[in-house]
Amino acid sequence: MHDTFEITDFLPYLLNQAADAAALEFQDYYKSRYGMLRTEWRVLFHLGHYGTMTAKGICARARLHKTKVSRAVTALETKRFLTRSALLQDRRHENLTLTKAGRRAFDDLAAEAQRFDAAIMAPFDNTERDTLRKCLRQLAKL
Amino acid sequence: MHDTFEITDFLPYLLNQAADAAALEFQDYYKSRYGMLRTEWRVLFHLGHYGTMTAKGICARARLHKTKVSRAVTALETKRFLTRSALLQDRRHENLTLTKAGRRAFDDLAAEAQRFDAAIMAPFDNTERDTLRKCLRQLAKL
DNA sequence: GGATATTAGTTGTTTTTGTAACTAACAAGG
DNA sequence: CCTTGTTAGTTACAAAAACAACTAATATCC
Repeated sequence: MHDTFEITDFLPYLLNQAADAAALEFQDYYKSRYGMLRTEWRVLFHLGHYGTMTAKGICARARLHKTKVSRAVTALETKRFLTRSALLQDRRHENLTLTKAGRRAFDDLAAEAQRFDAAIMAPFDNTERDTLRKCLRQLAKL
Repeated sequence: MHDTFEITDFLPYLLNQAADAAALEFQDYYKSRYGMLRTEWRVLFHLGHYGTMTAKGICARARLHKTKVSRAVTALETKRFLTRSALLQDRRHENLTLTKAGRRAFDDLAAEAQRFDAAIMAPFDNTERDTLRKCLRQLAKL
């Protein structure tokens, strides 16, 4: 057990290689079609999936730093993909909501994501897929 | 199948979350002890594992861009963790070799990596571990 | 109700990447 | 040899990320 440790099997290394490879390919979609950065796609995807929410909520769910979210929100607003509305009860909070155009972009990218996911999962059987997702979800909680 | 696609199960997203979480924690080791950046640790780890090799070789194996490797090599040289030696046959190539100090750092970090790997793999059984590594290795090839 | 602390979000500054252009060494065809 | 092409690696500049300091709104405690 001690002697069989191969540094090339080091999990953070493997995870990083796999994540880079997967992200690189998918990035072409949102980059070329909508000129989005990764954080923008991430924010769009959270708003599309969970519905209207605040920047703080996105930070918590996406595990992104507030400055990254702030800048992504500004960029998405400039692209007219979302609108802000301050809450009456507490004007520090702003609810972020996708516009029609933002929703269309989300629907398009979500469909593309589904195709892409199916393509990269193709080499694996159902048991492997379940195990893979389960392990990744667990690791993400660290 | 169509209707059950959950965007939060999107593999690039899960991979990225898991990779970030894993990298973040391990990074404390090489950052605080040796002031290394991630690319530097990656280069050190390749030299420690495969022995003397050229920058080009590291690029190929680590799937890193040559500019990143070039800068990491300079940084590791400044820390006196490696030495360069141009090849007589072709002076464009430089063989990179760890110094004693570089080897010590590698040994230390490799041991730490092994402990860390065991810790994050602890929640999984052997079958899951094998599946996880196998899938990640496959995905990294994309 | 007014000083103090918190919270949501932004802006500014420094590091780190990514991209592209460059240098130096070699190879090959004429 | 001497142009043209290729390869290994570096450097310069632009894009993006990380980190810290800031503003504005609200909550709290006396």
